Amino acid sequence: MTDPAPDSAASPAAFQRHDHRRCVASARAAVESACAERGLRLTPARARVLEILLASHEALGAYDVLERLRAAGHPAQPPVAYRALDFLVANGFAHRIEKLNAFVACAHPDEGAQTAHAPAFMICRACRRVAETSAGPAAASVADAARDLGFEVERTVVEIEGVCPDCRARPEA
Amino acid sequence: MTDPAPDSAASPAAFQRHDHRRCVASARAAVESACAERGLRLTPARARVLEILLASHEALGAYDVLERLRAAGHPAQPPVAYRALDFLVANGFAHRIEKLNAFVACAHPDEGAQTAHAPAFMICRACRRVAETSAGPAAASVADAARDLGFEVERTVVEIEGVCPDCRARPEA
DNA sequence: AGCAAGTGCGTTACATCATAACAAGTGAAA
DNA sequence: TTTCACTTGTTATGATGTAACGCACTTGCT
Repeated sequence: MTDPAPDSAASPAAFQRHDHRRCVASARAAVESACAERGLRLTPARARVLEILLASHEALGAYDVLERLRAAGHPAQPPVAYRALDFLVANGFAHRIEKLNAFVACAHPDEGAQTAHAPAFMICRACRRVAETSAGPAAASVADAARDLGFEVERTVVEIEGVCPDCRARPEA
Repeated sequence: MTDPAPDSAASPAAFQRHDHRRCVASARAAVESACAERGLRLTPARARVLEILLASHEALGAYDVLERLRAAGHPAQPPVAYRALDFLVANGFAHRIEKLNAFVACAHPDEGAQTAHAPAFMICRACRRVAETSAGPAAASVADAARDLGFEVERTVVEIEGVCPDCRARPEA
C-alpha cells in the first residue's frame, strides 16, 4: 500500500496497536476494487456484513453478525447473515475459523480468492481476537507429504489457539 | 508389522490396506493399558464409544456415534455420547476434527495425553476417512513464529481437506 | 457397618449453529 | 420488454452442543 504497512504477514496487526480506521478503510477499499475487477457485486447486505467483521479483529459467529445487523437497523433472518458470509469467504474477503464456528475479515483481501493464499490463524481464547499470518512453507511441507501419499490437497486449515500478548499482560481480565 | 508397521506417522494406515482387526485390537489394548497406568476409568460407555470410533477410520459426528450406540442396543441421549467423546479426546484417545465437527479414534493412543503429540489430519471429503500424521517440524515453525510475536501457543489444529488415494481412483462413487 | 465425597450415568430441556425451500425483487442482456 | 441470473426476505426445520438435576457406584474414612 501506500506504505510499508505494519500489517504484513510477518507482523499481523490484530494483536498490535494500529490505526484501525485506516485498517478498516484500506480493507474496504481493497474489497471494493477486487469486486470491480472480478465482476462481483458488493451489495449493501454484503457490505454491511463486511463492515461488521472489519469493525473488530474478533471472530464473530453468524448470530453475532445477525445481532449487529439488527442493532444497526437492518432486521434480518439467519440466512441473510450466512449468505453474506458465504460470499465473503468464497471470494477471500473473510475467513471461517473452524475452531470457533466463527468468521473474521481477511487481512489481505487483495490477494486473489482462490489464488493460494495459505493463511494460518492465531486465536486468542481470552478475547477472541484473531490474527492472520501465513502458514507459508510449513504448511507447504505438510501438504507435500500428503501429496506424496497420493492425497489430493484442496484446502488446509491451520489454527493456533492460545493467548495473545495483550491478554497475557493482563491475566485478570 | 508383520512387519514394520505401515501405520507409523510417516505412513498413515487409514488410506492404506491394512489388517483392520489388528488395528482395532492394538488400539484398544493401548488405550486399556494407558488407562491402567494413568488411573483412568475406561467404563463400558466409554469403551463402546471407542469401539465405534475404531470400527472405521471415518470421522463420526456425535449424533452418528449416538445412533450407533442405539443400534447396538444401548439407548442414550446426546450427553452420553458427548461425555464419552470428551473423555477420549481429553486423554488423547481420540481427536476432534474441527472442520467436520466430528471425531476419530487416535492412531497413536499410547503417546501421552498432553505430551505434545502434534497431529495433522488428512480428511477425505468424499469418504470422510481421516488419516492422522504428524504436523512435525512444520507446525513447530509456525508455532515458533507465533511465540516470537508474544503469542502463547496452547493448541494447534492442522487439517488438510482433499481427496484420498482410493477416492481419486474411483471418482464416480 | 455407616457415611461423605467424588465420579460417572441417565434424562429433560434448552442453547447454538446452519440450511432447505419458496416467493418476490433487481438489474443486465437479448 | 421479456428473459435470465442473481440476490433478498421469510418460514420452518435440521444439526450440533450443553446446563442442570438426581441417582448409582466407588472410594476412603471413622
